[in-house]
Amino acid sequence: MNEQSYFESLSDETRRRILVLILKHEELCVCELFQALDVPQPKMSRHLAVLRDAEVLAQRREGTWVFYRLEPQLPAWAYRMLGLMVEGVENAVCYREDAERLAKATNRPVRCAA
Amino acid sequence: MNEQSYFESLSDETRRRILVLILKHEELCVCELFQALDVPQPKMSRHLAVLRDAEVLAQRREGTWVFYRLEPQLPAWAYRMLGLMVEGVENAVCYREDAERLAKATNRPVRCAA
DNA sequence: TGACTATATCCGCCATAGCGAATATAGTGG
DNA sequence: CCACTATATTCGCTATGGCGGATATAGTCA
Repeated sequence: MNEQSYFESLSDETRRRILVLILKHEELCVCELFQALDVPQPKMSRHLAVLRDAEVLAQRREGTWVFYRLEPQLPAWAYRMLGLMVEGVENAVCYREDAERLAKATNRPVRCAA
Repeated sequence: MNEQSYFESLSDETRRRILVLILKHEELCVCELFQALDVPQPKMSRHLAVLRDAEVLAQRREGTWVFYRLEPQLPAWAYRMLGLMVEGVENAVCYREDAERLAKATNRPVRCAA
């Protein structure tokens, strides 16, 4: 992860919304994310690609689903910065709506209990 | 300060370099900053304007000099984020060179002891 | 193989950011 | 007023980012 691409990642609101959800839910698949943010699926994939190329997110395939989570190698300062970002946006309306839409999303992959 | 303009501010390396110097020195004037970063003066003024408009920096005039410091109203989470940024870049070469050039800058305004 | 689901990429377009160069403005002191 | 220093703004240009729409790819199951 390089510094420039990291900060560029955070400069887009859609990407910040993605990160906030992933920080709360550990791991989410594309179909959950684009329903939660209420954006077209190709747009979601493009933003996820930016975050993946910046090595902020890592992906894992499971059947037809692709799950995104935080890149485990993310430097500590960068990780803590994401926590502050959550703090900074937690009372913004649009982020709450994302959480509500995520709860109502359909066709979500089944997760094992463990 | 709104969230979007804050993150946009941080997405440019020149502006991050400015912020790192100001975090270390409390307050710097334009002529110190453009010498430290080794960039043309108009370029410096433009980036400072971006940071001022985003309400990340505040300015204070003293004679012909204009001093820039962190905006005192900056939210706590945003301020702490800048601290993490410093941590993230502290072993990058270009930031060290900025500090060295600042030390050698000429025509620096005289500061009163208090 | 073919249908189906989930995800990724390509294309053309538009808006905006950042740049260098030139110029304008503000403040100070003669 | 004029000269001088310090800072800010304007202009024209180019590069890049993000978008919608269409399409491509990957995986599963019959």
